[in-house]
Amino acid sequence: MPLTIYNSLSKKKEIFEPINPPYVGMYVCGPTVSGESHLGHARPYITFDVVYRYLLYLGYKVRYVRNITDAGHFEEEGREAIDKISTKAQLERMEPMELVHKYTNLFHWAFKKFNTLVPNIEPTATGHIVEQIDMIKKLLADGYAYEVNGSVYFDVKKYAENHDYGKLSGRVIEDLLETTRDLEGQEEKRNKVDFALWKAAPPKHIMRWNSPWGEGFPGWHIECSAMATKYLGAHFDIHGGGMDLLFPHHESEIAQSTICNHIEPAKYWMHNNMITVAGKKMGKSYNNQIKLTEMFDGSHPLLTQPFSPMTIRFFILQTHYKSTLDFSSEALVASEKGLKRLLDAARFLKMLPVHTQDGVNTDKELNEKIQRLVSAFPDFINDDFNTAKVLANMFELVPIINSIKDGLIEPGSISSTTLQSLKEEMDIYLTQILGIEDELAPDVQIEQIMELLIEIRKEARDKKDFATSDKIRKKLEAMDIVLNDEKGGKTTWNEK
RNA sequence: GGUCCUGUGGCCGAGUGGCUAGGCACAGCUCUGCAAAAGCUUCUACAGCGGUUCGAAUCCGCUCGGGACCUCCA
Repeated sequence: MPLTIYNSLSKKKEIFEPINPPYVGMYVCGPTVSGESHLGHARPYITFDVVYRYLLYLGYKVRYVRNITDAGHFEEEGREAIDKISTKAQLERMEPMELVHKYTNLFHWAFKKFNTLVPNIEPTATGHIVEQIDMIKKLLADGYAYEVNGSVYFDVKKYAENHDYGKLSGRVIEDLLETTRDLEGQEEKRNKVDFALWKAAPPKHIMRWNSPWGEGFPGWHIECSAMATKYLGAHFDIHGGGMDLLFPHHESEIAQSTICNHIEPAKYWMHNNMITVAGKKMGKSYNNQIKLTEMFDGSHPLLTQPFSPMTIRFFILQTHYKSTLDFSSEALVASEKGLKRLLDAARFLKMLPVHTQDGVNTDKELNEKIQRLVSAFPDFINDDFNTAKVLANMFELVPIINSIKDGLIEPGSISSTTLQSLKEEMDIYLTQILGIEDELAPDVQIEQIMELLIEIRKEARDKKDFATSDKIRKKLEAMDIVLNDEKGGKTTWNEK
């Protein structure tokens, strides 16, 4: 089965065929760095990280562009945006760049912990004001934009005369034109559907640039069009983002880019669904966000404990990206336990040697089962990145792996080719494609100390000195290190 | 109000016509100095009503519930 992707544009699953193989251009809407990232933000960047990883694995030469939105009307949480012309000393005033820098760093820090690969280009909106202005000029020249009082708007009604505005989001232009919603600044627009390309900055606004229309700042949608065009060309393969960006952001992006470049920007549009809390979208509107820093340290009231980045990554990948995912501390605990079991098995499998010669005891049925499960990995990931099914298959392999570990299955009953492919494919899919790393891999020195402790404890146990052996185990447990006495007298350990 | 999505067992979640999804929790058993881990087994399902079909969680209709977007939002 070839890779198929659900295309939001056609509302169908389509076979993925790059425009210019082996090159693939992928643009994903990145974070707005006016505040800290929350759990909801983890979803798209982890989802598209798997997309990126898989495309790389397939051998495509991928250029992955993810922007940083660092322009707009910004205020730091808990701190008022201060008037640029205030009399305060410069160092006391909030510098936009300072704010943006702080949250960009925090974003990078968090997503490094999530083990997401770094995009090839991470362009900032403020670094591409010139490109945005150029694009707006072009829209004006073509007659699809108009200027009012130093602001420039896109003329949606005119666009809709010969284009399908709404084709991505399913909006009907007539309905949009009749919208009765009252919003600030609407009176300047010819129609309420029109959206800003450039906004004149009021005197208090701290982010401002010179433009042919006076001092101002770019509209929200134009940055993505400008930067995607610059780095991926007029027509590229994949554009991704959260479902909440479908309208108006992506719809408007299509309109702008189509006029400027005379071609629709992206061939495949991919949208991930939301993370919900008690059934409601996590986001600004409900004020129910849990910051990533709170997730990691467990400080949010909804959390019963801290959750590691890998637990969160695993939690997200356990469901299909187009389904909503309901957050709860309980669900995260379940993921944490499941992930541990999976990683324990994967660690053992990695160390398991492959015999060079097959004996006569190979278990045909078992071999076929393993091969069936392993060979299904690509089928599932090819089916619109069904990571949930890939993981489910891995969990079906876990009892088999653990049975080898416990001596319940003779290693010889699995053929060397089956074992080899099991080892390889598990590693490829778990580590390389799903990007799940073993956070608990200990360092060498600790490993050696533990070996010593286990040896001492074994000597005590051999002498039936259980007081000593239990003391060692209990004290270690207090340090979150668990000892497991396994069959055959061997003792292993792991961190809680 | 408009457009669209959705309702699966204690919890989270796969699954688009017929085959045990999976994870966590719970219970029993095996193993064990004890414990933990692990293995095995078992138990809770497809919102309701009607229709299509040999057969539906899966298709259609209605009812009820939840949600998303239409406004900054991943």
